[in-house]
Amino acid sequence: MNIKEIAQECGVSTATVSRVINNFPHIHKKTRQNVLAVIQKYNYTPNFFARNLSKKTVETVALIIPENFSTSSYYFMEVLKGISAEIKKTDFSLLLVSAEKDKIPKLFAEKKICGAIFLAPPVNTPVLKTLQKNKKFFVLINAKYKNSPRIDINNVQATQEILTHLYNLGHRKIAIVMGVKNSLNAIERLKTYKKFLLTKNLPLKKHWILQGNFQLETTYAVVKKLFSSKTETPTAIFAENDLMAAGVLKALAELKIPVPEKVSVAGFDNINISPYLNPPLTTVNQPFEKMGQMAMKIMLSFLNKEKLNREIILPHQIIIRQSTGKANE
Amino acid sequence: MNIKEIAQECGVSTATVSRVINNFPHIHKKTRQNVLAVIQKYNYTPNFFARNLSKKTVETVALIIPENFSTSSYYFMEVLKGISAEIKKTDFSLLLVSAEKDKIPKLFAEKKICGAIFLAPPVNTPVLKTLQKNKKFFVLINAKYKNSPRIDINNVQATQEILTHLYNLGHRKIAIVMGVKNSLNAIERLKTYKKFLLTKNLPLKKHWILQGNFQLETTYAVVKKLFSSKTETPTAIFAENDLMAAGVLKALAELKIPVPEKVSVAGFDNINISPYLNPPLTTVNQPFEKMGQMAMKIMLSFLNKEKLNREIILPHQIIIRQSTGKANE
DNA sequence: CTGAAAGCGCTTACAG
DNA sequence: CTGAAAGCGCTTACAG
Repeated sequence: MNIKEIAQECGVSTATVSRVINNFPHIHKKTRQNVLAVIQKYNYTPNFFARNLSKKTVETVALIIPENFSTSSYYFMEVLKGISAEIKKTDFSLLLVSAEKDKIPKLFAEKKICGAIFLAPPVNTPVLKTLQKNKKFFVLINAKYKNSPRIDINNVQATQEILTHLYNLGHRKIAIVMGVKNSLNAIERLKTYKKFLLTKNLPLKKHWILQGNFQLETTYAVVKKLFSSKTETPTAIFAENDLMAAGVLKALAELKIPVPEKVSVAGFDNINISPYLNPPLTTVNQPFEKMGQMAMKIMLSFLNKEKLNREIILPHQIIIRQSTGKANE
Repeated sequence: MNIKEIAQECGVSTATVSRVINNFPHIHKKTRQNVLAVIQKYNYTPNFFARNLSKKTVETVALIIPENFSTSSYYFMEVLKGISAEIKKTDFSLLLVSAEKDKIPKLFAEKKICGAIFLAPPVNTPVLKTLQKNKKFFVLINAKYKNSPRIDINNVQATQEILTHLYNLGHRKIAIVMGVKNSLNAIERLKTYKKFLLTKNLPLKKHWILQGNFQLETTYAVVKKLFSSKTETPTAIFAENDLMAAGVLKALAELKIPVPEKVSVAGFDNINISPYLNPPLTTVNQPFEKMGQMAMKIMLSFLNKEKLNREIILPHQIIIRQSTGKANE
């Protein structure tokens, strides 16, 4: 069924059918009702491609996920939930795209998408530069690129707060487990850690900066190695995300090092399993769902040519559970 | 830039440009090179809508996720990883759609998608019937609908095996934690559980069938209630997924009931955190990534009009860790 | 309030 | 090997 056949059946022109479909005013009530009835009868839906070709408007947004996105799935799911909730209210579609060389500019060039939401893209991704040059619209989550629209939390402040929590418990020997090196989050948190130790006049030891890649398994191995070695061990460990903190807990449990009696552990993200780890994890809550929602909102308001806030910083919360306690040294 | 302008610049017709783009044979080498060069020069990409309108072919597949998909995120992520890996090799796009009334038939009618992959749809979803009636193509993951193509594991056998594992350890009082009621997985696992108890002549108690909804939090509450009550308690608990098993472990830990000394706990799925729970979880491994991959493969082979296996049952593995042990009663 | 017709940017059967 | 032209199914400026 196409518009021509519908028009024929109704005894009107295709123009009229089109106008009914697109809710134009000034259509005779009878005509409208008649057309609507026939559309209903044949369960007709306008062809998406024909429509877009003549309208020259696209209503598809791409969600760009890092090439290797298995690391923190809860994070992704919650962001997606927020985006979906928002997109559901509209006629827009969501295209899921894994970040690959040149793919995104191509999607824009083909007119397949009208905007892109980047989920924590690595720093210095060349694609952002290309898009900005071509005046394509994108929103960043947990990232920053010049003055492009972005949704984030105050990463630096959150890191300071969780470190201060450890410090106030008496910890002076604090280690950190890093995420992947090209992640803005990882970089900022490490930087803040170094600055914090400096300010508080605490020892900054190279072997207390552990490389965990945001992964549970990697972290587990690295922590086990540290505590099995002859080097001095920290009394507190700050992991840059909860998944890694779970790896830390696992390693310490196997080494029979009690948490928090001997070593305190703190994470970042507050993912679904964090309250159920043993012991429950002290961490920083990020409003992931809200972040996805706001990203989509910004996207829509831009596409509707409304004014928009270029930068939205959402509130975080320090969640204190049982994995952190008084320092005993 | 459109095809007309490219043609002009090359001094050929649009037909020739189109043929070059679509890799037709029998084009003069010089012509082809020239056209390619101009395309390159202007970074031209054919308009997606115009192309599809005239070709009448769509290369977009929808991944349909249950309305509330926050329950088992690792599962979703891995499936998605498999699908992405496969789709990456092609020119297809992936549209992410949350299952809502009538939305999917509409996408087909609009010609927006040419196929759909359903991720664990609830049993008796009316949409499958509609699609089949309209001869639309879909693949099911972890579900079953008449003789539609599906990817799954042998759910019944896997459940039997994990229960047998508990039985062989001496457990005679086995409880189960159920997932959401309209999930095929949940239903099959419960059925198998009941049958197993019957066969082995074990007590089937109503209050040992716990409703957990595939969620950690719900399960935690339900288990805590059971073990705080005066009723007889089981020596083993089989949770229908790992997330719920984590909830069981959490509840038991708080009640100071040692696992596996007093109560053994087994799960299902083998998600990323399972080896890191306390104690590490005995469970059934599902090859999620492979399932996504196979689903996409079936989809592509169908769209290429190749023959295909209607049903692919992938192997599972029983993973024995420290959360299960000899029964002491 | 409605219609005839041009146009969106491609592809492809037909003709040469 | 290549071109002129019809056609895909819509929308919309123009005219009435």
